[in-house]
This record gives sequence, structure tokens and C-alpha cells, in this order.
Amino acid sequence: MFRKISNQVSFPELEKRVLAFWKERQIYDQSLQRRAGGPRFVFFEGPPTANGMPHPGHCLTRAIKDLFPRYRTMRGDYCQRKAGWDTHGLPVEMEVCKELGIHSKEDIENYGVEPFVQKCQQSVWRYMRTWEELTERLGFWIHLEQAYVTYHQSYVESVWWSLKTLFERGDLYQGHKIVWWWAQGGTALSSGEVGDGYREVADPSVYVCFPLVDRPDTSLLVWTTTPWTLPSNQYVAVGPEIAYATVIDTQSGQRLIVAADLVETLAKKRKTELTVESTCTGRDLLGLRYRPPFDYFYAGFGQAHGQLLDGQSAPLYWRVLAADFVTTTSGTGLVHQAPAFGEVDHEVLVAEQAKFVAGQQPQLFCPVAADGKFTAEVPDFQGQWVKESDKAIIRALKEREVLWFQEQYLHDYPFCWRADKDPLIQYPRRSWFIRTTKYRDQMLANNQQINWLPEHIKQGRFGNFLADNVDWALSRERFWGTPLPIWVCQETGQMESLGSYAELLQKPGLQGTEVWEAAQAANPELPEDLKVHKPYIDALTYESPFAPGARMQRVPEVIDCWYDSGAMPFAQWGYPQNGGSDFAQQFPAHFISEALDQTRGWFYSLTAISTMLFGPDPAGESHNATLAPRVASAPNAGQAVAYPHPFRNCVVLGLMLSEWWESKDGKQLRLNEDDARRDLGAGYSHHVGKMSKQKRNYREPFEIFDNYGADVLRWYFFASQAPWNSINYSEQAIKNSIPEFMLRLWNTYSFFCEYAVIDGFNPANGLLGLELSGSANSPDLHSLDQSGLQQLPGYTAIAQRGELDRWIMSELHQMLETVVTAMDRFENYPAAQAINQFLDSLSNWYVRRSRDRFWSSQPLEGSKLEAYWTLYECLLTVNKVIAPFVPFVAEELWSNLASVFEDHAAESVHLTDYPVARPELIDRDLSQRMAILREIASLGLRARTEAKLRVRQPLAKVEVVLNSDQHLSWLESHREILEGELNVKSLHFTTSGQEYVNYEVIPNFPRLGPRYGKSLPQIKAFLAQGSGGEFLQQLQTTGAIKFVVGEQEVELSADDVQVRLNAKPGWAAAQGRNCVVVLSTDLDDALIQEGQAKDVVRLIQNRRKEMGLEYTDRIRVGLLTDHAALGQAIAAWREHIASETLAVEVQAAALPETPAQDCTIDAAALTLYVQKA
RNA sequence: GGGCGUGUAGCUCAGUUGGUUAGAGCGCAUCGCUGAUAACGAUGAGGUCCCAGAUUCGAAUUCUGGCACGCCCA
Repeated sequence: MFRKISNQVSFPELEKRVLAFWKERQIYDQSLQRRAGGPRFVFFEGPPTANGMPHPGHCLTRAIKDLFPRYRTMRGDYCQRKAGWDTHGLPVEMEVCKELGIHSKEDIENYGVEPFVQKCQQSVWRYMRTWEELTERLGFWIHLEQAYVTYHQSYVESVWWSLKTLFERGDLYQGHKIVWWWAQGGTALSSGEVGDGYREVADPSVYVCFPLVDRPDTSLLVWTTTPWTLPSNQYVAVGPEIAYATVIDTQSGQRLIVAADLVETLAKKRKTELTVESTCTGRDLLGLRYRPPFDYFYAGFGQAHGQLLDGQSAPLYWRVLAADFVTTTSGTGLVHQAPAFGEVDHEVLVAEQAKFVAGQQPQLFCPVAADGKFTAEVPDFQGQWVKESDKAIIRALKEREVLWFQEQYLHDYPFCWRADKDPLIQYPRRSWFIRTTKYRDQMLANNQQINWLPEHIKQGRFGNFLADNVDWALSRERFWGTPLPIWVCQETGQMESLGSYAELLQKPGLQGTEVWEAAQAANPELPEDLKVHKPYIDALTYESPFAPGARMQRVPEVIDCWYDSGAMPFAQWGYPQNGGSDFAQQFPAHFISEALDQTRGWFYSLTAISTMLFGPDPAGESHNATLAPRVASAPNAGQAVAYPHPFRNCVVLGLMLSEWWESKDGKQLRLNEDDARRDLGAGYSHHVGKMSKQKRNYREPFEIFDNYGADVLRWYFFASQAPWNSINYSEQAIKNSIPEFMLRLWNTYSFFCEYAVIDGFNPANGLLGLELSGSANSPDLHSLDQSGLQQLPGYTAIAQRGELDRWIMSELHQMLETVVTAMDRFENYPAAQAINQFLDSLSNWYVRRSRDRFWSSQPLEGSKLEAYWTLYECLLTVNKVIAPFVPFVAEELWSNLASVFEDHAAESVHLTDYPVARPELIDRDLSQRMAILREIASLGLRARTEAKLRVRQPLAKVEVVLNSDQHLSWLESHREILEGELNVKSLHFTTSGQEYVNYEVIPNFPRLGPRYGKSLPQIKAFLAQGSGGEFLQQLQTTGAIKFVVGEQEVELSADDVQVRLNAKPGWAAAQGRNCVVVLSTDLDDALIQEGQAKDVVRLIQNRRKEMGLEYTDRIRVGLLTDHAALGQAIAAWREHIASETLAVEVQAAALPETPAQDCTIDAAALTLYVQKA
């Protein structure tokens, strides 16, 4: 038998029980074993960093990552889920620095790289337990115990192998990178850190003349707010399409070239007049040579030429170049280029270098040391901190008579967030790059094949990002990261890359192993993995193959931790050193999901690395065979893997925002409006914005779990909007989502159990005695699907059942159709909506309309039995459908609904097969008709409301005027349903209700649009001004409406028009799309009596409830009233009252020893006594 | 400054290939139901579909140009 269920439910408690059950019975592992032979569904876990606390955004990611693997598993696929942790990088170092109270790289070196790195390794696991608890509590099934970890030796070695591959192809090279540099601290700052440090300051703004070499009387007028970069000038950039003017400064007599749009502005600034001599475009200026204001480099390189790729010779420096970033919103339209001190400027240099043959390219001028002071290359300012040399430089410009104008300029400029007096400067650092630009077209081709949700990511954010690809700046001058596996000959500077630790150990003359050995001896707990990290790896040197007697020493850099994450498809298995078959089977992924911010993060690193390693060679040559990926299943090792890889489908999640309320002064904060109203008084304000740890403007995930449950949170994520929209995480919204789905589901379920227990409905009746497994014909009850159920004794074929049963089964299977289609396309939102809508039909129409069958005291057979079977099957099916979405409550339902089959059914709903639609059970006509029926019922209720006629008061007559006779006969046969729903004695359908309604005939636009086009408004007008009733008459008698508009003859058939009904005033009526429902408001005494009797029943039922009686308890009732009519009503309906309330006796007298209850019905007083019989 | 996205009811969001009465949930108000009841049902108020222009017989939907907000990059 089924367990009787309380309609009060605590989801958090239920979930804890389910978690214990999963653990005890190892359900997750079982779910995998069951699909061991199935097709693979490959999922990649994007590694989170366990170094910070998880927040609600992570819950969304982890919920989505759980949903689809669960779904695919139930659909029959085998889906391994290997967890992973991202462990390297600056955030980890920062966390440790905070702990140690130190800041700069120098501090770390003083503290000691060795203990620092050890601390980093430990810090990585700080919140590991919390993360694991969150993962488990949310119901995210993933193998945490098999997690890959980016600092593990095997992982590091995989990364090395991939980098060695790129190095040997020549795709890993050294160059310059312009970084935001904290000169005093000697370190580069990440963009995030820079972003925090912007302040408004006044800097000198100078307008400088650069005289042209060939026209010394004419100067380019150039603007800059960093005068200290002028000694390093290499080029001037102009916009090729921008108009430029040659002007005469009437005051000074100088001839200047500036952007035409800026002539006025500049003249005003200097309070002079600029007379335009001639104009041209930027294109005309290209190639002009000029003399820079300082000679430090010009003296040596002024005449330097190099050979272009096309064989011609060109000056290397001090030329006018084209650049698309030049604007005329400020400055002069001519931009000073100091490639050492501006990222954009540097790109210009790199582009310029690419035009020359190797060995003859322009070089970078950088006369500033890492401490931010001028070097000996600029003797006049040597040793000066560049920001302080601005004044001296301006003075020098004046002396050289090239300073045209000078002012103060207010703008935002970044300062060091740790030392807020120190301005940052852009500064070039030697850096390692991956030549991703070489693979740009391959990456774009790969991207074309990826299924992005939402779709616009493909061409938009991600596509554009790939199209604008620049080489990946890989190296970091830091401590805790994967060491860059490149060793340099100390004599010749020649380099080689190593792909594993073993390879290193085999090198001749290896020295330095004692450093690691000593560390291990000092601390035997030290994880082995650290030996491939700094500083141990740096201690290892070996004999150079390039020069006798020379040593090979590793470069000092570690790599960008994004590279780690992007290497996970192979590195998680330790491939190629290990895990070849795992890699072959688990590549590429069918599904990954992360938030939008990963477009340039993980999505890019995955795509880039996979395309480079496993895509075709851009030059069409085959890659070096020994380095080509050895994918075990690929017959020809080294052949490119077909796109897309490494992922096929990617669900890009929106960002999660928080919602909160603040008091007027902003000092107090509440997370839901009720609390705000109560605590904050008037004038509180509503806010939506980023989640902030400091502000504490969001509810911790664990609090949500404890108060509402993980399923509630999951359903809220899946069902409230498309996952790629940014979502407002608010406690209120989560709370509000509970009744709509979770409680309604629970109520329907507990309703079923309640009555199934009362009536003794047991679908397994007569079955469990049989020996099931022995017989070849025995039904397969594992998943309790239709094919199994229909073989059970007592099961009536759906087609044989009553209409309402067939209708809900039809709705059920339409829902399955929608859900499976959507989920196969990774669209959880439409799927969840369809489920919700079905639940509404089940709860608000099927159960409601079937209540009589469940309540009846008839024996359990025929229509009543069918009602149980139908509801049971609906619940079972919903149970399986929702399992991937809300796995806990689904498990709870299954544990009861399936338990009657004991061992014959799966022990967990997560071990069943996902239900799929059976088309033969879908009856779309029936669905449509039932929708009209429901509309009529709804309209009837509306009309009653408007006429102030409560539903308990029976009415004599209702007229339903239909706009078409299409469903007339069907509706006729369902009259009783409506009579019951609307509580009327007789209900009548008609299509000719001229008495009650006006007919309006409207063109059927989709049909007539293509046919009549421009005449449509006239046709509409013609139909509107005529009598709708007459047009319909015409249609009925002649089959067409004919008339002429303008010159055109128009002939409309019944399909060409729509009929709209408008209720005539004076009737209690309500109109909908398909019909008008008209009530008769006349009440006679009999109807009034009946209404009163129903009120009496209601009062008695209320009393029963108050007394806490069981549904089956019998009672005695006493009713006392002085009101004659009410007394008559009670007398006339005594039998009815008794049977409705299970009263063995209804008397018109007080009951002894029973409390009296005073009530009123229609202003008539009544005293009620109820006693348990 | 550039790219991408978003803008629909008080709030959170749906809205198919363009089709003439733009929907749901929540909130609010009113009413109802009372053997699913800490639920449930009905009704109402509430809309310049961000603005302007264009295409079209017809635009929330397509196009162009703005505006606002968000994210990413500079």
C-alpha cells in the first residue's frame, strides 16, 4: 500500500533523507553502471577555484551542469562526470599575501619563494569542504573523489606536453607585452587591479610640433598627456579617412597640420587664428617623415632604413602611419606613438614590424628602466622618475621651440591600489606568446560548428573575439603556476622545451635534485606534486646540447592559469603520459556550461588549445608526427579531429544579480520587501545590482537550502527564465516560486495517496504473488512506463477509458513531446514551462473534475478504478519527467509511488528511463475542445462574479452562444460538466443568439492579406459597417459573402472571416474569443433553498475540519434556526446534507454536551451542533 | 571609444515564420471555494511594447538612427 502523506511538507528535511538514501544505496554509481554500454554523453567540468567561497551564481552553474547529464542518463546515455579544481594563479597568491600581510613581489622573495609556494598549495583547499558540501547538497552528481587538480604533477606534465608541441612548431615565442606597471613595487598589475585604482587627476597636456623632414616650415601638431614618453616617440598615427587641414597660425606664423574638425577648437585654445591653407585626408599624409622633438634615438636611427617584404626599402622610424583608433574627439587628430609605453602604440609597432623582412625590422625604444627611471639612453633626464620629469621635458620642448600649447588636463588615470600615491605606467616586459593568430581561421571554422545557447554568442561575442584575435600572452612573472617548460642555454641563449618530468631527469649532467630532496626531508608531508613547481623545478639544470660546458636553465616564468583550464580535455587524464583511452572516449564534450564571463576565459582557452593541438595545420602541412596527438581511437594518429571540439554544445549562463532593500541612510539592508517594510520604516529603497560580499546583499546558498530546499532553488533557476538572461537572485522570488510548482505537485501527490489509501487502490494487486522474473511474458516494471503498466491486471487500455482520462493522457503525452524536444536541444526553460502547464491541467482540471469519482462510495471498479489508474500513471510519469530538475522531491515521490511493486520497480527514480511521448495517445482535437470547455466554465464564473451570484447558489439556466458550430455537438455531450462547474440546472448551446449578442465579422487577415493586399482596410471597413448577423446569414445560405470595393469584386468564404461576438448590454454575460456565456439571473424559492442547503453543508464541513475529524468519521448534527425559509430549506434537503457530511443524523434540535456555534446564511441566523457519532 | 546583449503591466519575465482583443507569475484590490485547505479558483485595476523614422494592406516582431541600462574589451 501507499504511504499516507501529510500535505504539510518540509523540503529541506526530505532532501536530507534522500541524500542519505543516495549515499547508502550508491544511486549515482548505479545510475552510471546501468548505462555502462550506452552511447557516451561527454561532459566537461569547468574547474572552479576552491580558494573562495561559493556564491549563488555557482549554484546556477552547478544546477545546470547537473540537469543535462541527469537527463541524458535517464535517456540512456553513459555520462561520466569528473570534477576538477582550478588551483593556480594570481588570486591564490593574493590570498596568501593577505594572510602574510605582504604585498609586492619583493616581499614574497624576501619571505621566500619556497614557503610561499607551499602556502599557496595549502590555501587552494581552504574552502574545499564548503564547495564539496554545496555540490552535494545541491544534488550535483559528480565524482569529487576523482577530481582533476591543475597543480598535480600529471596535469602539469600534460600542459607541458602541449606547450612543447607548440614550441617545436614555432608557435611559442618571446616578445614584448605592454603591461600596467607598478614601478615602485616592480610588478605588473592585473586588469582587475588596475580597474580598481582609477582616480581623476590633472596631468600636463601638451601640443607639440613635429617638423616635416621634406617641408621644414610645416609641422605635424601632435598632442599627448604623457610628455615623458616624447623622447621615445617612434611614429605619428593618423586616421586614413579623417580630413586634415594645413593651417597658418596667424600669431606665430607657423604652418601646422591638424584634423580639419579641430581647427576651431585648437584656435580657441591658444587664442589665435588658424587660417586653412589646404585640406587633404589622412591617407595623403601617410609616409611623411618628421623630426621628433628629441634626438636621443634620432641621432643614431634617423636615417635607418629596412627592407620591406616586397623588396623595397623604407625608413624604419618617424613616419606617419595609419591607425583606426585615431579620432577627432580630443587632441589634434595626430597621435604620438611611443610603442614602449602604450599598448595600442605597441600594436602599431608590431604591425609595422610585420612589413619588414626578418632582421631589418624596427625595434622598440625603451629608455626607461623597470624602476620607472630614465636610463643612460636619455642622459638629460637619467635617473629621474618619469612622472616627475614631465616639467623638465616641457621646459626642454620650449627651448627647442616646438611646444605650441600647454594646459592642465583632467582625466582618469590608474594608481596602484596598494600604494595609492604611485601612478602606474604602461611598460614593456619580455613575455612569452602563443601564436594563436596563426590559427585564427581554424578557430573561426571550429566555432561555426559549435551549438551556442543563446545563438548570438557564436557570431557575436565569441565570433568577434576570435576574429579580433591577438597572440596569447602566456607567461606571468609570478610564483604559483604551471612553470613554463623552456630551458635556455646559458651560453648561446638557444632553447628547448621538455614535455615531462621524466624527460628532464634523463638529461645529461642533471643537477639540483637535492633542493627538492632537502625540502621533502624537512617536511615528509610535502605533496610530490610540488616538485614540478617553483622553486624546485628552477633548481634543476643540465648540460647544454648547444655549447660544450654550458648549462641549461629554465626560464623564470609561470604560465597564465587560463591555459591550465583550457588544457583540461586532455590534462584531466594526464594525457599523453597517461589516460589515452579515457581521452579518446571523452573527447570532444557534448555539453559544457558556464556564465557569460567565460567567453574570453574558459570558452576561449578550450577552443584555442584544442584547435591548435587537434585541428588541421593552418599551412596545410602535417604536424610533426611524434608530437601529433595520439588519440587512441583515431585510426591515423595525428589526423585532425573533426570540428567542433573540444565542445559541441555550450549553454552560456547569464550573470546573477542580487535584489535588496536599503534604509534611507543606506546603513540598513534587508533581503526581502516584507522585512524592509517592517524594519526600515518609510522611505526605504529597492536595489538591484551585483552581489557583493562586503555588502552582504544576497542570501547565502546554504540558508536557502535550510529554509526552502535545494529543489526549490533548482526549480527557480530552471523554470523562471531562460538561463542566459541575467537573473535577479532574490529570496522573495525563490519563495514565491514554491506554491506554483512544488506545493501544487505535492498537493496533487498527497491527494492521490490520501484516497488511494482510503479506497485501497493498489496497482500491484494480484501481481506480487506471481513469479514475475521467471516468465518470458512478464511485464518489465523497472521504469513503470506505459508498456509495463498496461500488462497489469486491472489496467484498462487508455482508449477504453472515459473522455476526461483520455484527455489528461493526451495532455500528458503532448507535454512529453515538448519536454523531450526541448531538453534534447538543451532548452530547460520551455521544458519546465510545459511541465508546469501540465501540472496545472492535472491539478486544476483533471483532479477537480474527477473528485466525484474519488469521493464516491462506489466499490473500486469501472470508472472509479480508471480514475485511480489515470492519476497514478500521470503522477508516475511526471515523477520521472521532473527527476533531472528536482531530483530530491522526485525521489521522495518514487519511493512511495513505486514501492508497491517492491523489487520489480527501480529502487530510485534516477535509475529509470525517461518517458517519451506515445503519439497514439495524443488527441489534439480533444485538447482543443477541452480548452473551449474550460473557457466556457471560466466565462460562466466571470459572469457570475459580475452578477454577484455566488457559485453555491444554483441557477436555472445558462445560454452559451458560440461563434461557430464546429464543436457544437461535442460540447452538447459535455453539458453536464458545465452544469456542474457552473452550478446551473440547464445549460443550452446556440450559434444564433441574436437576442443576446451582436455579431462582428472581421477579415481573416493571414488568409486575405496575400490575396487582397492593399484592399484589406476597405474590406475590413465594409464588413464593420454592415450587419454581422446578415453577413452570417449570407454565408449560411449562399456559402459566401460577395461585394465590391473600389473596382474589385470580393468573395469571402467562411474560412476567410472571423466572427466575433459582443454581448448585448442588459444580460449577465461574459464574452471570450469563441463564445459568450449568458446567465439567467431569476431565482425561485427552490433554487434559493438549494443554495442555502449547500451553505449548511459548507458550515458543517468547516466544523468537521475544526474538530480534526478523519474523512471517514461519522457525525451527528443539530441545526437550530428561527428563520422560516432557512428552516424549510434544511428540512427539504435533510437527506442531502446528511449524506454530504457523513451525518448519521440531522435534527432540528440542540445536541447535548456539544458546543453551539452561531452562524449566518444570507443574513439568517443558524446555530450548529456537530458531534462525533 | 568599440563589441555584444537587454529595454513589454507596480515587480520578474514569456511572446513562434509580421496578422489586427499583447500574455503568465508575483504583488495589490474585490469576490468565491472549503473532504487537496499554511492550499485553491475567479475577477479587476494596471501597457505610448524605450524614442523617432522606414518597409508593409498590417510592426512588440523586419530595417535605419537615437536614448537608457548591463557585460566584455579599450
